Amino acid sequence: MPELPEVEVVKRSLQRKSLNLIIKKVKIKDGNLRYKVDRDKISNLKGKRFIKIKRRSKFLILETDGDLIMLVHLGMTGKFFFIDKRKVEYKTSFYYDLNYQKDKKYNKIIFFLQDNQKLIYNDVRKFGFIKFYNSKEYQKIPHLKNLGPEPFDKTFNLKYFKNFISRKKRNIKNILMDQNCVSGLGNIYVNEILFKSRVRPTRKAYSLKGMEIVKIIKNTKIILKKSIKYGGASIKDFSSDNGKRGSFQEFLKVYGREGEECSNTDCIKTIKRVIISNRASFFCSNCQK
DNA sequence: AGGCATGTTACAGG
DNA sequence: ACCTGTAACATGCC
Repeated sequence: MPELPEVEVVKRSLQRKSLNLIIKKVKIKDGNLRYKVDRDKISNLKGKRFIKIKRRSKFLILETDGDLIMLVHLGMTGKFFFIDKRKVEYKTSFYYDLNYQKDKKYNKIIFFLQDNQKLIYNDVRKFGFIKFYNSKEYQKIPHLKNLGPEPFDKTFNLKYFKNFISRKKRNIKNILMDQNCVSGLGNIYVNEILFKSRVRPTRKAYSLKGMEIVKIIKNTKIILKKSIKYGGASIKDFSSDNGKRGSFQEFLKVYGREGEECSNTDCIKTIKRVIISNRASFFCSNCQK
């Protein structure tokens, strides 16, 4: 569920809460995630601390002060809880209706930290994963190797995009969802980007005009930035460690709005929903060409 | 009961 | 070998 903005907010939350704390012990309650959690490697965290926490695409990269790097993907329902010494629970996630007591049974990995603090990885659907690498292996992690540029990067520009879509018969929604084209976008944001850019999700990529591509690139940056600013989307009953609530879902113009009136002032059409590549796609047939 | 879900990837077919 | 589309993964909610 988490796309780039949500993962970015989780990253910042982890940076504020879990950085530089000694890991006393790690308990695997259920290691059967997307990939089986490596018990030997995770136990090597003992005595170490996370000294640097980065994000690449939708991946979290936690570097320790040993030769050990933890790679985390949240999948659809992965989330972290942080419990401080006063037992205050911090939810670093975006799943709607998040409730720590209710979600406790999906706690998968517990990192016991210094001063009786805890960092907990929780995942209902188990599509997320946690893997470990040393610095040598890190250079060639398959998950990261073929990723396209970060949306905010200067290299994600018209020239790059034109080159990527040349000879490609796929539709634009598919292209934007492709992590090898641009990394970090998922179904919600792609729907929103295409609406704001007035381009139909079904448009063949090769048919796009330069102006349309420019709009798509610009709106990608705008929408993702705004979402990060508002703490990510789909957060109900959520507060990050500074008490701020994520609220970008209030700004969604098409996602999940089938049958509602188009939000463009001069338009009276309703939002349509179609399935593209097994994913729900929302658009206005009047505004998006 | 059946359909749906913010992600990734293995695989089949062209 | 490359490109593309589909299905599967696990689980809860509506």
